[in-house]
Amino acid sequence: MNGRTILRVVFPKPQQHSHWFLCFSTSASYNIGTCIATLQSYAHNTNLSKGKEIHSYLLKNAFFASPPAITSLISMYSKCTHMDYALKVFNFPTHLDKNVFAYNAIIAGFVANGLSQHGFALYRQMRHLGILPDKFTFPCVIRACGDAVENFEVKKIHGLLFKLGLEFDVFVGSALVNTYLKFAMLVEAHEVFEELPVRDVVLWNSMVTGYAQIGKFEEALRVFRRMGENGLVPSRYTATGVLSIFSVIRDFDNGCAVHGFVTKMGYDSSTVVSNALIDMYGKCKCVSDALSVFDIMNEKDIFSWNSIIAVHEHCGDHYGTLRIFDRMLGNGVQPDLVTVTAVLPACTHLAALMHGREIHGYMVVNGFGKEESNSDFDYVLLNNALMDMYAKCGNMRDARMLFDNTREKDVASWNIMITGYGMHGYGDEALDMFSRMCKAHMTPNEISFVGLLSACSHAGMVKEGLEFLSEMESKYGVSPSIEHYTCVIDMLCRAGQLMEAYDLVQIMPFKADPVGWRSLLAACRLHKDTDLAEIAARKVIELEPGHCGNYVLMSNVYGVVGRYEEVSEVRHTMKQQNVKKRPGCSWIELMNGVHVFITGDRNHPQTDFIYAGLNSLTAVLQEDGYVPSI
DNA sequence: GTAGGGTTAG
Repeated sequence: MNGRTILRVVFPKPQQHSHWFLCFSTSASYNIGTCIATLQSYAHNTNLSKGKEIHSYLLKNAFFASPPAITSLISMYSKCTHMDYALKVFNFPTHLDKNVFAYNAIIAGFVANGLSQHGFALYRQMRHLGILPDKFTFPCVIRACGDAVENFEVKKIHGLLFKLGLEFDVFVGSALVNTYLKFAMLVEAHEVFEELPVRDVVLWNSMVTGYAQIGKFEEALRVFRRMGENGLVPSRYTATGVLSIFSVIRDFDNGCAVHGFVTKMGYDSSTVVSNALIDMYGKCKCVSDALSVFDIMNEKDIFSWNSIIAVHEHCGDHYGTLRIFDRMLGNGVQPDLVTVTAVLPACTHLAALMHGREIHGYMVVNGFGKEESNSDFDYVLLNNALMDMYAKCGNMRDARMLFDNTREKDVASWNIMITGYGMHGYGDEALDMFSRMCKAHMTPNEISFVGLLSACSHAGMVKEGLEFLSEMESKYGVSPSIEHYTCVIDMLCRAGQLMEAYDLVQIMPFKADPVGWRSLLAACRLHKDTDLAEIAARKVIELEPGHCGNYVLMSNVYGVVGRYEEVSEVRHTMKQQNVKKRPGCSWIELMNGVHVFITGDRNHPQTDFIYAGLNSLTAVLQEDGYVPSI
């Protein structure tokens, strides 16, 4: 990288604690120093039950008044994510003289456990009591400001740092850079960075990832290059940071270069680095590269599984998504909310209602997906994925039940219902949903109108559809896009109003897209209008010369009016252009899986039985006077 | 005795 040789850096392994620490016995006697060292080891290994044993040992042996022991206990409980116990120790009535160590430990605990508000409240409390914060307090408190969106507090703290002479501490400086960048206060972040006398890798990383997180990728990469020029060796954190950038900007070549670098450095043994690689390859649509990183990973965590699932879904490999999900369950890995939200769209796309239902059932049995046990954000997302699955699989009843039973809804929830009703021909219900949405003071967006207009199209509600098109900008503030016009063209075509559709194509503010022209072409075939069909066909073939459906539609138009010479002409052009008609394909989901059928395909083990069924259906149709069209 | 940086879904 950068043409320079980078020395291999060997990272120290996490400190190995000797065996006797882990054999702490409540019947033996230990001094306070041993207890603290043991607590640290349990904090490191997040061994809560052993930590609790030391806690009771300290209480029994009257060591509890020792401030260092209290600090270590708070830290141990914090690392084990038990802030309730940590707070109990902190507030224990016998030690009234809370010192800066205890405050630092409890504040750090709250901030690390995502409870920054609590952490910040305790900082205020210590200030109120006149306890002077030190260089250990500030990194946590500054981070808390970032989490709690308190940008004015950062400025105040920054001022205090000068008074206390802590402005040159690199730990504090890193926290300041992080928080300033989070608030996009670029000038302040740069000032801190430039004025620090010692700049370590963590500080540089804070700049790189800080810029990346606010979407300033160019800046982030510029800092990254400068970091190399200053002779710093990127750490695994740096690698993860730049990988996430190449993932967002879909830069495969540089992503691969980082892959080479992390392999050379031995960083690829890190689960987090591998997860970032999987994500990068996935975003660049390289499923096989992502999969090969995933397959050789020694320790896969929930992020690894969720990422590889997302990769398959992102690349449109819905079967792949379900396959990996199955593999995940087979490996005994518990899916989480993210997993389920990623897998449900695969069921939706495959119209695999049974799979979707199974996942829904799994969620209910395992207690996740409950409104009260998730953040509103996660909950709405998951519920929307479920509703979308039911709606697109044609089960509007269950979609509606979910919709009616949830308190939290966003604009997507309403759109899913409008689109779902519209898709299945329930025009009145779609329109009703839309008016309820407006009554609930939810502002419709462009997707709402795509759903609404396609609902009008499928239900033949031409008058209503045209009204929505003309009102959507003036009344709802959503300016019509090409997609909206395409819906209306389709609506007019389906209603047989070919000339109105063609007029709209000519006066609308966009050039019609292939979908619009194809709607017109299909309608011409139905209504035997060869003149308009020729115009539409010429346009659509010009826009999409390789799309077989366009030629087939055109030849069908000629076929319907008996112009067989032109039919063979179109077929000839298809051959010349080397356009091949893809065989028709349909599938149906039954109890044990999805059954796929291709035109003329007799590979299904129950072919004879199926065709017998089809023949009797055809007989019933013919009895009712149905004549198949060409 | 206490402190800083990273990854996933939509």
